Amino acid sequence: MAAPPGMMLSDRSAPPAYDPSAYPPFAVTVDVVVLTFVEGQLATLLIRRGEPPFEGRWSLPGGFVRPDESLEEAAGRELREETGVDAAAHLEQLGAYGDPGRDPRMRVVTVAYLAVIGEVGAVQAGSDAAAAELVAVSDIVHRPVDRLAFDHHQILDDALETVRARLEDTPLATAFVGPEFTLSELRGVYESAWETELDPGNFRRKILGEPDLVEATGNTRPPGPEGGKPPETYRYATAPMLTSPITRPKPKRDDGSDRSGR
Amino acid sequence: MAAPPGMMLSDRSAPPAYDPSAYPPFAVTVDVVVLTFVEGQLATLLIRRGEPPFEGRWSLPGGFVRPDESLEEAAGRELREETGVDAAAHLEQLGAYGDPGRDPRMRVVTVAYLAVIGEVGAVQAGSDAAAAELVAVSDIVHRPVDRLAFDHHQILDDALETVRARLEDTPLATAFVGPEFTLSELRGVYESAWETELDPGNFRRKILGEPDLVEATGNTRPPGPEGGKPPETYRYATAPMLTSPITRPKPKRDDGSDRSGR
DNA sequence: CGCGGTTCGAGTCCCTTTGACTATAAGTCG
DNA sequence: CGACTTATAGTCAAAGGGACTCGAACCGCG
Repeated sequence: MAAPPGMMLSDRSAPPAYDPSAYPPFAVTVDVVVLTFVEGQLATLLIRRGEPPFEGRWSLPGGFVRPDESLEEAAGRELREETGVDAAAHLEQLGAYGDPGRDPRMRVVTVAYLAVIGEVGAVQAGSDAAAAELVAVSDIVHRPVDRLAFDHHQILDDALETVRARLEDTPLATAFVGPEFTLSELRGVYESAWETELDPGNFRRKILGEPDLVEATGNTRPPGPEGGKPPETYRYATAPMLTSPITRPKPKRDDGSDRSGR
Repeated sequence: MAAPPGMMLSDRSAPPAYDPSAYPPFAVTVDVVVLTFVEGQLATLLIRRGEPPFEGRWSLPGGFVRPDESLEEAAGRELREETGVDAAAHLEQLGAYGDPGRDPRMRVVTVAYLAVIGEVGAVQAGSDAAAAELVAVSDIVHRPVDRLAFDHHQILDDALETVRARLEDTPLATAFVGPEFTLSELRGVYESAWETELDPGNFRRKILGEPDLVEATGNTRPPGPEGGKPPETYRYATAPMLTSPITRPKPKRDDGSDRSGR
């Protein structure tokens, strides 16, 4: 039942000494899931690997944590180095991934971060020598083959599920769009992340009904090539949380077959 | 702006070599926030530290991750070693804490886990030589002084906030109580975690209205010393999530006013 | 220019959910 | 027994939200 005596590694309160050789060697890295909303779709920043292992596969941007920086600082630095974005509209830790064998070369614990950015232009500029590309999330996730390197596919899936949950009760959606946005754009973030469609009128009522969530700018946007009434624009106000969640509709049961009648 | 050339540590895709001396030395540990519900209160398992740093302060149980085990396995092992509980009713990762200086001795990244257990008896049995004790959460949290060692107070706060959120839309509350429980017990978990009071009738309607959340056992429990109708008991059924959240009431605005009394 | 097509914004209808409350049942203690 | 407790059932009204309609303002096209 109890730990064998003498196994001091299990008790941090009494380590024999603080000699680096006395504890197992771990590398600690950060990986960043960079998400944005471009052309009506969620997109993520991926890097094509140039050498083994997983040569030629997509991977998340990331790198070693430096001795003098915090985990979040490391994530911000990697984001800046890979995308040129100085500060994400939203930067949040997703969790740690440390299964033995997740990197075939050595024991690596990575701390995954979610970075959401609204300004797409900067990304294109910053994707320099690192062979970084913005890839539509829908092109990556729904593929059993051609998975990401390491356990990055799992990390991406977890990031997306976190986003889907955060959209329900936080203003996270506003981080995907620019500082000034239309309600259709905002709705597009929800529809893309949830892979569903939302009623425009009800969505509008819900968003505008949330106190201090958004405020009108007084400006309008010219309509797209499809025509339509010029939409008003809004900006994010101050609410750190929603007072009541925007409920994700149940997955439609008509997915596979529309079996017989409704 | 950019990293100085030659600083290869910032790019995991091209490390010079996999020599342990080539990357910064990190220790990786797991810390476990063990929560249970005893005598109508949330309680957590803490360990009184016997040596510096933070000598004499409470700390979370935890220890080094071994080279051949996953993070979750390490958390389960620590839980087993500290409490004697073979498997928590709920074991979930909270996140990684790795600020430089969080441990004055060396750079330590800890991955925090939340373990919820329902059977209190086993804990008392397992708290052997490690000087582990069950402490009421309310006795710990609301104190600016006498904080936990390291950043464990922050970890505990984060764990509690995670619990408060999980209670809203998952069956987590059932993990705090035994396999057979009354709705009052379950309500007590909510009231204790949320520091609020819930209407018994409405709570009952909500819980029983959730499909596959709980099922009646057909048994009743003798009433407590206060009397009352003998309650029926229930057990957790199968629902992994609630279909609609149990909304946490807004914090009453009457706080602070009665600070003179009791 | 007129017309069908589009999106946007406002509003209606109605069912469901839920907070507040009342009533009854079945125990306790003194 | 009577006052008190908790448990369970039920009622009522307000709020929330899904489905829907309608007019406004823009597009492209003939």
